[in-house]
Amino acid sequence: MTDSAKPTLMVVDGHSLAYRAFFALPVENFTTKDNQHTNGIYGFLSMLVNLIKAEQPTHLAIAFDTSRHSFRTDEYPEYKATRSESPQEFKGQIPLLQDCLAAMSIPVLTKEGIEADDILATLASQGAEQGYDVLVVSGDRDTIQLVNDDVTLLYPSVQGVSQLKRYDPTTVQERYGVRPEQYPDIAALVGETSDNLPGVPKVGEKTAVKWLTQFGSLDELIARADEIKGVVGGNLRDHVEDVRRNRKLNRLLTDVELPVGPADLEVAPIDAQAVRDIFARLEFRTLLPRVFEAVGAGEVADDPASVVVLPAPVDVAPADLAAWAAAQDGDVSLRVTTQGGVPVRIGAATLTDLREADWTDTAAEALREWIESDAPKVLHDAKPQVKALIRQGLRLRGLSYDTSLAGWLLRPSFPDKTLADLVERYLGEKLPEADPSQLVPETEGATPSQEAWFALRVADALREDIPESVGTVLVDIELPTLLTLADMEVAGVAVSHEVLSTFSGELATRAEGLAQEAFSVVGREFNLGSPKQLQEVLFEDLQLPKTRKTKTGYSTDAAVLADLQESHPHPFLSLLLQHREATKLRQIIESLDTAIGDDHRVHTTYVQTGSQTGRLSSTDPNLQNIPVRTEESRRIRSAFEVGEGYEALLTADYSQIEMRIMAHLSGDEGLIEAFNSGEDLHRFVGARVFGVDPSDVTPAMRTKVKAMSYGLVYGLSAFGLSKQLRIEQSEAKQLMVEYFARFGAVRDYLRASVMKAKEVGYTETIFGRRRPFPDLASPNRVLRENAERAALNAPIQGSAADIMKIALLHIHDDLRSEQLSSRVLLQIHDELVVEVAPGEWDATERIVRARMGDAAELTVPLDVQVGRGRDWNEAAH
DNA sequence: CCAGGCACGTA
DNA sequence: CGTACGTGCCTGGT
Repeated sequence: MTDSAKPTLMVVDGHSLAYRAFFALPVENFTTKDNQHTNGIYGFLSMLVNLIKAEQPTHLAIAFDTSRHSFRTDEYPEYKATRSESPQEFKGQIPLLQDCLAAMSIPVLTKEGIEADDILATLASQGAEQGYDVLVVSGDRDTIQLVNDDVTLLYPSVQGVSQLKRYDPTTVQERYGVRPEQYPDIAALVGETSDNLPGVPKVGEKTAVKWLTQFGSLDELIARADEIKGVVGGNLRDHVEDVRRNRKLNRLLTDVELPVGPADLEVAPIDAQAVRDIFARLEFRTLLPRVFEAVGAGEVADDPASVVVLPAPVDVAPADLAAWAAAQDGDVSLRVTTQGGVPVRIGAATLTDLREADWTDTAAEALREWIESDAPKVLHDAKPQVKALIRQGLRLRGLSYDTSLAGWLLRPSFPDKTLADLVERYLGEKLPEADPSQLVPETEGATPSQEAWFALRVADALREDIPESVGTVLVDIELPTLLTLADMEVAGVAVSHEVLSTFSGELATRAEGLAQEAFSVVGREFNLGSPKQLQEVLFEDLQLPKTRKTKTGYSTDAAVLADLQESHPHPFLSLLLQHREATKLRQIIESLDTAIGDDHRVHTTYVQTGSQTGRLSSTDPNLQNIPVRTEESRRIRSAFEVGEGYEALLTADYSQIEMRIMAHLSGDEGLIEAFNSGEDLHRFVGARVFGVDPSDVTPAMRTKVKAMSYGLVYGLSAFGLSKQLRIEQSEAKQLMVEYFARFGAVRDYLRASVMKAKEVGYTETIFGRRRPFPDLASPNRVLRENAERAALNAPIQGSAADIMKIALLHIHDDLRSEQLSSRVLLQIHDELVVEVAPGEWDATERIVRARMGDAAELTVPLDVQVGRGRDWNEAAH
């Protein structure tokens, strides 16, 4: 307990505690937009703030090591020699942490050749002498020796930095069985592996305590070492010098010459603005109020970020809102709230003025001129709002910014940002939200125009942060794509319930039959869909060998079952696989069927911020994973039909777009020639790799190089390739060697591309879309290698996504500007499905071919395959 | 009622 | 020990 009459001096080992925080906190949550890692800084400061709040020190200092070199390494060069170098991404955080401490007016103490713990020891000893209650905070066990009636040690428990255990003389005695000042004797006998200080073999804490209790002191023990019997006695006598050395090295210095003493360390007022500045740079949001609270400063009120004056919304009629908006010079932010896809209220804002109106019957006409004008409009998550307007017959133009898209482009690993999230991150403010747990909420949510106002300010903040190339991607690609997707989603695609339900019925019958047959083979009934019950049957009832382990048991996936069938053929396995296939198809059909609307069409939602690479994703339902591989599964595609009033479906897909991008980016002459030769790609590559004539490339050779080529794009290893092709690893390795011997520039490009990403911390597509990769610098090998493969793939997959988006929006715009009724319905990454109106086939095909072909200027041509049919399956041929 | 794990569909 | 996604079922927790 601290005596309130006495001042409290708290001295902290900054290095060891920040290092623990560094490993305790996941780096992905603590990385700024310019890829500065902050987990060590955040964890340390968070702990410090809690400590200050709990202990209320009157005097405070943080000590740091200067380098590995110290008087101890002079004495014994092996000291700490086995300790691995601390990672660069930790070291880089120390200066920033010290900047934070400086802003908080907390003295940072270092001394060349002296370790942080010696500084703590010196200050603790001076403090105790001068009448302070001393708190030592350190992660090094040697500091236990400092504990006495005036000095308490706070030591991180195994749980981590958030929990500190308090050691006074009594707790030390309870825990270690000796008095604090004897602890170094124990440590000297036992040794310290982490410091590379070997002790007496076979002697652990228990023996050491026993000896010390028996002999009273280490000197006495050594003097009478002869009295100890057995192997340990011999060990002791053989290692007396080690023990003496250990004891010498683990004694902390209490007489280090320091420029300051305890009295100079009085807690001083913090520099609030400096703290705000550096925390802003490190993107700490929640820590700021905690710091201010802990130091008891009434500073929070001064924080401009927390005193936000919301302009009051002015309620007007839609026509007045439109007139007001049209009269503004710059950006006007817009927010349309909807219910069931129908507008209910509309708000608009500039930085100073807010207007809002209920959506009335005449609203559409009153707003048309402004909404459809080029006047710049800023929205957050515009697509649902644009769709609601489309259904009212209004086509929004002049979309100048979407904060949801911009936030995603800046940090694609944090998708799906709500406006509230962005307001907190980029403005450091809180978006007023109605408490959803209450029927009549006590707190009012933001009104539409207030949300628009926040979005406008977020947009301004994002514009500051976004690199130029990423801003170009937003304006030239993403915003026009958003408007295109809105049209596609509203259009939907016609799906035949009849085709689906016939197929579903067949599958249900088949699945039931397969299940019954499977049960009779096994001898009992069970749930085929339960992995748990399935494992019982496979590995217990049927006594099949255990397969690949998973977190919860053993895998039963298709690849594993196929292997099993080969090694231990059993009729059940084939029945199970067929049953899986039938039920899977049925599930897909059912979910598709329930998604068919009153208009007999299915309206998916494209999530524009749904991937980290720039691809779209599709949900409710996902129309980007409709089966295609087997003949039977393609029956589902035949349910996607041309809609009433239209003539045909047109499908258009890029062939081998990723390999073409690879050829372009790598400049590999062989690969470029492959694409310019007109020869089948895999045949051409196979001929080169196997040194035969293209006409002599066998199907097996073609399969191998095809897998290799595609694998390249994903960062495939020889191991992975051998597994996929079911060949020996040595053969896979040889295949890779031959491949790279012919297409060396590809390997050079991939290597250089990952290297560059490591250097700058992000990858970039041909069009400037970026994806940050903090894990490329991770000390964790698994994380790092995963990041390397993703970084290898990102520019390729991302550039393909960019190209398709550009083609898509050009096609969309051309169809409209040529006043055609044909319309794009679906995008499946490298394929488009277009619904063609009567008489428009030729024009539509011309536009699609031209726009897909010229979406990017690469060193190889972009090849486009077009098909026509009454349904999707037919059109694919 | 929800989250995590598994399996599996697509590019 | 190959990238990027979404969905449905089962399970074991709330």
